[in-house]
Amino acid sequence: MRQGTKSKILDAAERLFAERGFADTSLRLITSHAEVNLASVNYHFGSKKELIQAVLMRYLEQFMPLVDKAMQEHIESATPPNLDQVFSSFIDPLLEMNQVKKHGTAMFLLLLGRGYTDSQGHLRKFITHHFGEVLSRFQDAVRLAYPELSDSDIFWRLHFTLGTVVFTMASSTALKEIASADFNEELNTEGLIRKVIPYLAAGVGAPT
Amino acid sequence: MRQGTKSKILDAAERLFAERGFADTSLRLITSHAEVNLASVNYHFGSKKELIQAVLMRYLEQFMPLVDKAMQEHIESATPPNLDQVFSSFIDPLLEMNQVKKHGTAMFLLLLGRGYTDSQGHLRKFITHHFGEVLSRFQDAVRLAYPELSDSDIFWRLHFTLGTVVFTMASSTALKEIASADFNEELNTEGLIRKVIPYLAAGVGAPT
DNA sequence: TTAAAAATAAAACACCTGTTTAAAATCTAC
DNA sequence: GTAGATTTTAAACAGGTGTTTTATTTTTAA
Repeated sequence: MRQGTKSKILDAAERLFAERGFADTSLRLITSHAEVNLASVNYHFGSKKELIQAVLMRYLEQFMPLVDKAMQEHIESATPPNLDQVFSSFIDPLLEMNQVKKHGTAMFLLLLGRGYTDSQGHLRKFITHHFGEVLSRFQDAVRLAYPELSDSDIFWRLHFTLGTVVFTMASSTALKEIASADFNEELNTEGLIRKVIPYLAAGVGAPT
Repeated sequence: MRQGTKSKILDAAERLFAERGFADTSLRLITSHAEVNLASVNYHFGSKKELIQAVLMRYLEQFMPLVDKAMQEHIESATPPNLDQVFSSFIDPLLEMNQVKKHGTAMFLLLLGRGYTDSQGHLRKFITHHFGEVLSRFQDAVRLAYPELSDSDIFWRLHFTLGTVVFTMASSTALKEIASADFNEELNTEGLIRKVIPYLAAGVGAPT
C-alpha cells in the first residue's frame, strides 16, 4: 500500500476537522474519505477524542520547538527585544508548517482555533500540559520587551492575541472572499499573518 | 402559567448554547430544562437553526440600535472621535445587556462567539443581513478616527477586533479561573471589557 | 355555549453517532 | 511452510439526533 491506514486517517481527519469542526465531523465521514474501515479509527487511536489530539500533535511537535528556540534567543540576547520582534518570531515557525504539508499553516491555525473554542476546551488542557514551558518562555520574552506590563496584563493580552489569531484563521476563508470581492485584494496565509502582526504588537504594547 | 412556552424555550436554549455550543446542545436537552414538550420547539420556531437565530435576535435587536446611535453621534460630531472613544462606545450597549437579563452581557458575547465560529457560519450572514448598516456605520466612525487607514485595513482590523472579543468571551470562564488562581484577580465581565478596550484601540490604531 | 383556532402531548419516523465484537485476511518470523 | 501476531473487515450494539404525525387539550371569539 502507498500510505498506511493510520496516516490516511490523520490526513482525512485533519482536512475535515478544519473544514467543519470536530463535532460536525463523524468518524464515518473521515473513514470514507480516507478509504479505510470505520473500526480502524478506534483500533489505531482508541477514540475520536484521541484522534483529534493526534491530528494536532503532528503539527505541535514541529511547531513548538521552533517557537521555543526563537524565544530562547530573545531571552538570551544581549539587547532586549521589542514587541514587533517577539511577535515576528512566529512568522517562520508558522510558515514552516507549509513545508510539513500543503496549506499546513492555514490548517494548523484552523485546527488550533477550533480546539480552543469547541466544546469543553479539552484541547486547551492538552496543549498547556504538553507545551506549558514554551508558553511561559513566550511570556518571558514579552516581559523583556515591555517590562512595565504586569504579569496579569501580560496574561490577558496574550490571550487577546491568541483570540485574534485563532478567530481570524477560523474565519479566514470567508474573510478572504469578502476582501477579494470588496477590495480586489488577493491575500494568502502569509499575507494575512503579516497583516496581523502589527495589530498584535500594538495591542500588547498599548499603555495600561 | 407563569411564563410562556416560547420564552421558556428561549431561556433554556440560551443558557445551554452558551455553555456547550450549538452542536452539542440537543433539542431534548433544551426542552427538558425548559420543562416543555419536545415538539414545541419545531412548533414555535420551525427548526433548530431558527431557534438559534431567535435566541441571538433577542439580544441583537436591543444591542444594535444602541451601537448605531453611538456611532451616529461620533459621525455627526463637530470634532472627529479618536479610536479609544469609538471603541468605548461599545461599553454601555454591552453592559445594557445585563439589564435585559442576569449575566446577559457575558451570554450575548458568548453566543456571538459561538455563532461566528460554529459550523458554516450561517450566523455571520444572518447578522450582516439584518444589521449591515450598523456595521458600516461603525466602519465610518473608525475612518473618521484614523483617516489614513485604507478601507481594506479597516476591514481586516475590525475583524481582528471581533476575533479578540469573541474568543475572549468564549473562553472567559476558563480564563477568569486561571487569572483568579494565578494573580488573585477577580474579574467580572465589565472589568474584562475595560481591559480589552485599550488593546483593541491600540491594535486598530497601529501604523501600517 | 359552541365552533374554530392555537397549543401541547406522546409516539413514531428515519437516520446518524461512537464504539465493540467476532470473523477473516494479511503480514512477520521461525 | 506454517504458527502467531497484527491488521482489516462487516456487522451489530446501544443510544442519540432533528423532525413529523396524530390525537388531545386548552384558549379564543362569536
